[in-house]
Amino acid sequence: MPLDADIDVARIRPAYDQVAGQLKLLILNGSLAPGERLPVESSLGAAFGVSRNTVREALRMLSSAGLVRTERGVNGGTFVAQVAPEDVSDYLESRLGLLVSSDSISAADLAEARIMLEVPCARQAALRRSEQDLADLQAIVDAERDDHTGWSRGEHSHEFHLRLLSATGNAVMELMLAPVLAISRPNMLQPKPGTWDAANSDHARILDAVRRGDADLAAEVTLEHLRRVRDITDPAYDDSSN
Amino acid sequence: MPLDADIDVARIRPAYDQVAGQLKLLILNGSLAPGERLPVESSLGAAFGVSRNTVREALRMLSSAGLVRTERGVNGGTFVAQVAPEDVSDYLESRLGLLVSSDSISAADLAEARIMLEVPCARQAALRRSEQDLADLQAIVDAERDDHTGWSRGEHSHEFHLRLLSATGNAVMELMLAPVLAISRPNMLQPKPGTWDAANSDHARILDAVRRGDADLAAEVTLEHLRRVRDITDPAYDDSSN
DNA sequence: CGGGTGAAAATGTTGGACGTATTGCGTCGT
DNA sequence: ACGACGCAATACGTCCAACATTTTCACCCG
Repeated sequence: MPLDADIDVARIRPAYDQVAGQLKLLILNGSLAPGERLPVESSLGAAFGVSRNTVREALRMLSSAGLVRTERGVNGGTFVAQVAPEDVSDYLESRLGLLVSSDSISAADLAEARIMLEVPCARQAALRRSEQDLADLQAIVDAERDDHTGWSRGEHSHEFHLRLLSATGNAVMELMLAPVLAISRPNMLQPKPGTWDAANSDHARILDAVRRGDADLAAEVTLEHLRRVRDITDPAYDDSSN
Repeated sequence: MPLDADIDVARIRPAYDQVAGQLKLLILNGSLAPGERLPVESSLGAAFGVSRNTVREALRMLSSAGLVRTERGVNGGTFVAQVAPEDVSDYLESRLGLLVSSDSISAADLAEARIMLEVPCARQAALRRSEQDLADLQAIVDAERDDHTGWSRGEHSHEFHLRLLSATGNAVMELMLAPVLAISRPNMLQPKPGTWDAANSDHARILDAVRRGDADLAAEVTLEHLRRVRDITDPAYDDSSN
């Protein structure tokens, strides 16, 4: 038999894996709407031509992936899960943290990604911010300026960036950038004196640009600010491109 | 019995869930090192006092979470796996898909996020691409140009954007943009004639800018391309800011 | 009319049996 | 001695059939 190594036959997949894959497609495809109830396990088994046990193993995979949720009792069953964006954000934060701490992802990549994500967000925020956004941001900047305890200044800064992000008005960007911000936060705990004042001044300049709706200026000032933050938290960084 | 509603007794959890939870703790705890082999399913069942089927359902959950990997045959078994960024990406893709199909996230937000993510990536790719990146991208563009079957042209396009993303050299951006690209893909299945040729021409222009290391041009051309794509897949969009 | 009660429907769990992939060793032939 | 073939051992993969548990709802009775 000439089955050489260079022809790649599809590796055989266990039935439970294939069942899980097909169900996943149906769910992501929209054929099964969120909240909808799947057929009972026996019917699924009959439909796929496998046993109920195999179906259950597949359902466990989907349930672990958060795609379905099962309930017992009459009127119970397996339902397509309804997910909230916050859940995804929480998951992203914990997993990103793990990947960074295990060096699967470098801190430099994370810092760079923050810049690549947040600068376009600032640009967008300048175009789309509401009056409420402006008021909230101003309140945060003021509180940050007047707070000299030092304890919560990092909190204020984090809040400012989060609020700026939310002013972007894009749920996907919020979902992705929020975890990055959360992870980047603990890196700047013991800064040099004056660091927080400089940051507060930057925040005020960003807010000013956003208030005036000047997208280019907002992006530019944010970029400056983030570079400064990066140089403080990770001084070894030396990429002239950002 | 005074069991009021405000005391929250731990909701009973299925055995498979508890088994999965305990094994997960052992793994994250480090008690089970990556690569280490778990006891055989029968032994696990005996240890936890459950049947082998229940153990298997628990293992499917862990396997779906990317914590373990199973192999068949003698010297097979279940082994502790190492967490890979791809797992997080897969998870993100499925969750994002759900959020979009359940209208928790609008398609417009997704399309906009794609632009906000991919344009900075193109800029970065122009600065950091390797010769290998250029060769691979060129190969994809050529294959796309010469392929008139129509069937796989969407695949080529998807591949181009993925490869451009990987040329960015930032693991975090790859992690986040890849799912967005995957979800955006099936939206353009029945395009007007000439659409693919135009896309191919755009790809060639992007590659050219990246090859010359012109970050601004790469960003600009990519932005044009993505706007065009968005207008095709979602013509109702009317935001002049992007 | 209200409340207890049991049937019904679904998942949860068990035990055992057999299928299948993979490895490794032993035997046989050269 | 050495290699090829094949069989045995092992662990996962799959199926089946039955029973347990949880939850809801309709029915019956006071």
